[in-house]
Amino acid sequence: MSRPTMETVAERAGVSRALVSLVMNDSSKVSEAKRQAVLHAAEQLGYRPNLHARNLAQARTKTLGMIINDIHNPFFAEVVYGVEAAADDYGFDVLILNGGRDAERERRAVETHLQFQVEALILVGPKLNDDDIARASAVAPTVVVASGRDYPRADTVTTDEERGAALAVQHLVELGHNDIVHIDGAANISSRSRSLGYERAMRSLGLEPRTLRGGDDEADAEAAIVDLAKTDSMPTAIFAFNDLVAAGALSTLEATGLRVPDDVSVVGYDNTFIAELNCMSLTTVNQPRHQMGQLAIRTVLERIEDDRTAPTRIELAPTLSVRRSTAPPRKA
Amino acid sequence: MSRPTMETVAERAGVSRALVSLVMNDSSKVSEAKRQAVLHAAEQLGYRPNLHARNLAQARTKTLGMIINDIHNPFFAEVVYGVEAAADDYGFDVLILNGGRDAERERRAVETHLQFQVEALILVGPKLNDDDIARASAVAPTVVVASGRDYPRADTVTTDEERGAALAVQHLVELGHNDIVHIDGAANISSRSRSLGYERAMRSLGLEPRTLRGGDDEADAEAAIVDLAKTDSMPTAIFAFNDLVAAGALSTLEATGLRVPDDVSVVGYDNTFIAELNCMSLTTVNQPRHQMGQLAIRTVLERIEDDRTAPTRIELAPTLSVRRSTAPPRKA
DNA sequence: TAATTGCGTTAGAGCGCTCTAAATCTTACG
DNA sequence: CGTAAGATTTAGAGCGCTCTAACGCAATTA
Repeated sequence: MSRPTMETVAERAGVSRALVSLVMNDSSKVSEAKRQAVLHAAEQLGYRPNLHARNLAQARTKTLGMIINDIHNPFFAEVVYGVEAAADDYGFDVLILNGGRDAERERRAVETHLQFQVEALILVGPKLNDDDIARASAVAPTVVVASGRDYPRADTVTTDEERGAALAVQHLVELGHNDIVHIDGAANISSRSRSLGYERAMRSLGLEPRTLRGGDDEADAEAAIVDLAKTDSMPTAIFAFNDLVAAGALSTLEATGLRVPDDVSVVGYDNTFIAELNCMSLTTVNQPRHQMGQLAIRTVLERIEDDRTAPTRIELAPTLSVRRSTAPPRKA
Repeated sequence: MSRPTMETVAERAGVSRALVSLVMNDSSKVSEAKRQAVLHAAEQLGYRPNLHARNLAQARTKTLGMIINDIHNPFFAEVVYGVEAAADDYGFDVLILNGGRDAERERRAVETHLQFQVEALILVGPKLNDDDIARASAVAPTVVVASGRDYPRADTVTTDEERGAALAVQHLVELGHNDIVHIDGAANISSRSRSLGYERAMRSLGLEPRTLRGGDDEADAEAAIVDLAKTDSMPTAIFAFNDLVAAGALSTLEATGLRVPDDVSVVGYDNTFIAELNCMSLTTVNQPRHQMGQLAIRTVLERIEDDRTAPTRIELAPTLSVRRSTAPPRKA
């Protein structure tokens, strides 16, 4: 009653197990007659190759392990689509594990992937620290997507996040703002580079940066906004770590009785679909997510072929999508 | 230079391969001394068990295969969190494959999962048709999450979607609406039950249902709204297939110059985080996603234990989350 | 002291597949 | 008709692990 194996199929088709294997792998050196016989037998029996057996027998698994920071953030979803499209092209399976915004979970996910003998790791916006990533990349080719950092052995596909942040600042300053607060990404891997970009851009324009602690999503903006309101130090513009934080900021601002963009302008980061929603209409920094996913696959597959080259860093250009959440500051 | 195996570890620790296996599986009948020796050797070598070999040797894989309709829809993300939490408790790994809103992709995903010898399938809002699901559930225990349908062999964890739709209609009618249009989910698996609930509720209240074709997300609402505007048949309220469609409707309505809820009330379905955003503040039907995910795991694990019982159908109660996107219709 | 018990350990088969090398069958040609 | 070349097919080892049965050994018992 257990599942049929190649042996069963071979018997039924009156051939050897090896021949069945050849048929299953589309070998060209099988006679049409036997091929049909085997396929027919397999069909009848509902045969399905056992990937574990295959992976064990071959050296390779043709499988990639992807870990995404948080399946709940639409930014990552679109990277996934890019990754999957490219992996399909090359005949690789992609196993997805959800990091759940928790470094410990991600560490376990890396372990699981490695035990599954994935040929490479794709870490999308990881929470892992540099040591974790160094350790992982020592075992399997690793590409980190959407991270402002550099790693000794891992490839990176990212946008220039400092520049992305600078674009946001520049836009706000051009509109006439000079009191711009940044709500950062806390322990997020991209937090550092975006904050840095913000701070440098501010200083280079002769403005004093003010960075508040934020986090990953809507819920993490509230405290910062409430604090600004309470201390009566509300700026004329806010640059948030990402679109979710920006959305949270928007919500809290409105709940506080402030209007966007009339009282406060808000800029996000990532250009996820929520930024496009008419009611948000959020000005935000765009990253080409789909392309990033595709490039990640291409990069990592090249490394599978040849691991001797130095780590690549692919840095795409961020762009600014201007919408209605930003406007000139109200004249005082 | 290839990865160390149990053999390598055994040699290094001066024991047999079988003993290493026992240690790796936390067997109680290993002396402390040898256990330490083995663990130490494993550590030094950077040994990592090969899951394929293990899965091949054992009867089981302790792995579950989940397929989600669309990784881009936040509704599914939260089901995933519930699934993962419960699977963790039982020591199962969950492999996620993204359906990408495409039945063909899902079919391939089912195949991949089965080849990986997953012990059960968890289909979240599948695009698969009844035949596909029948075929899958004949091979592995299958639970379908968030589907208005029933299946001959698959378990189901869902909410009463007809009732959910009825709640929406009832709420609108109580506000005084009687011209309520439904934008449906097109080929979506839950589309039928929600439409049915809407239509029955309308009729039972003596109102004429009007259903327009929608789809999965923001982009799919536009055509319907534009059409309503063009034919000058704009209703006073719209009940959308899900929150994304509702968000799209909201955007298009506003772009058309109509205000929500002043001119048109809008109700969504799923109560995803975007419904909560202050600027959307979408009245919507809530499904307990996290709990649904957990129950799905529990159900399917029970079936793995004992496959003889009839399919279960767990139906949770939907509730209505009333927000600011609904209001009494403007007096004509 | 010999026999019994039980713990800790190990040999060895086997999971389902691929792959190499060798076996078998055709076909073509001298 | 014999034989070499080429086309198909197959035997058998091996991938890394688990599991059963059996083994060695010390402690216990008679």
